[in-house]
Amino acid sequence: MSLELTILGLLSWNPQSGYDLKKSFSAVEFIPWSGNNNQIYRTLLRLHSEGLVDSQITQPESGPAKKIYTLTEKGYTSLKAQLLGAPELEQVKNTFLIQLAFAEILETRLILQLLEDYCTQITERKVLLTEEFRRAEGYPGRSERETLIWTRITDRRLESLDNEKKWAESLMEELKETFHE
Amino acid sequence: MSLELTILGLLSWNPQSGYDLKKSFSAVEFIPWSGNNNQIYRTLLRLHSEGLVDSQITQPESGPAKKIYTLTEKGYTSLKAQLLGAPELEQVKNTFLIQLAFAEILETRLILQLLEDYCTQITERKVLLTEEFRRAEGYPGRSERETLIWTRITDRRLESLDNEKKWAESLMEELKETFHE
DNA sequence: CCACCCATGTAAAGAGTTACATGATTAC
DNA sequence: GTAATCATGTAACTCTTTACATGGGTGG
Repeated sequence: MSLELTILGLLSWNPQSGYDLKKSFSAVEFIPWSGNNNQIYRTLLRLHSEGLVDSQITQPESGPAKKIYTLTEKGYTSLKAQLLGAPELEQVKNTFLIQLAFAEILETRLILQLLEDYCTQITERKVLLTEEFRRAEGYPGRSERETLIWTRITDRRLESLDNEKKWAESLMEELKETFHE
Repeated sequence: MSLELTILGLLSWNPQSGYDLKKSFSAVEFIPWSGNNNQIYRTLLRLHSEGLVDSQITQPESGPAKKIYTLTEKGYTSLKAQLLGAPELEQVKNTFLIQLAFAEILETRLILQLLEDYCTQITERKVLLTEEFRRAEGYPGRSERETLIWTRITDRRLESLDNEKKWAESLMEELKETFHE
């Protein structure tokens, strides 16, 4: 379960509460979970029972009390071990491809419309991502090496979207040329 | 749930049993489910109770009896509606990116090793995929349009893997140049 | 006072996987 | 006869999401 890895990783940057983690989850695009309460709070309780994190309730000057989690020695060791685990290939779930794959019973103009809609989705997503990445750019306290890695990761996400859009567009062209009208 | 769409789609090609569907699931790479018994048989029973499929037990000349499912009129209509549903963007779950993202606590040589391993994984996957796609190439009874779409989909899968590998390799180069030794 | 954000948690349900149970047929 | 494959299904579990419950603080 790499949700655990993500939590340990975020805590290795700085101690924070479940609520903070939740925000981090939804702020980092390539974290593939919604960052819902249930999973985060329950995982934190489990990690605490396993001794990978410590928690301390603090009362900020204003606002409600927070339960701040920190990595323990054991948690740090576990994080390192998980970071060194064998890399897995990405899993892609693209239900649009399935729509396309069985679209033989649709007229060509409808398939073209689907591809068009798909491109629109990609464009909208790119705008959101670009904005998110721009905000994260000036993240303070990162080493040069870490900055390089994060930049390359975010670049790659945008590049993937571009490639997907180009692919859809070229498929549209081919369909139009050969099967339209 | 687009597992339903996949089953309806496969049945629109030809009537088949749960066992056949299971094989189809694992044979088509971009179907993102394992094709486990539980999901397929239970979905078939549900689709039957909803009147989207009919089933008929047949006794082949040799081998055990099969429960062959066919699309009903209602099932065909539902398939068409689902094919026309708004396209969704692909969801990518790449836990390796998360490993990389929090790898700041590792030495550069270890990060390079991870990237190397990732590339190896990609290469292995590409060999498998190429073989799978080669086998599927001569699928009979496909229209020219359908063949085009399937070819483009499979091409795109291989292209994505290539891009991912190129990305990892160029990141390795950058890390080596700037941070190694 | 009401709506919204901060903050921690739980309930219920859906989605997906692995493993199990059963039985017939085929291949060695 | 025994191992593998064909074939249908169930059990148990994990993972993930949406929604709910609770309570304090802040801004209009």
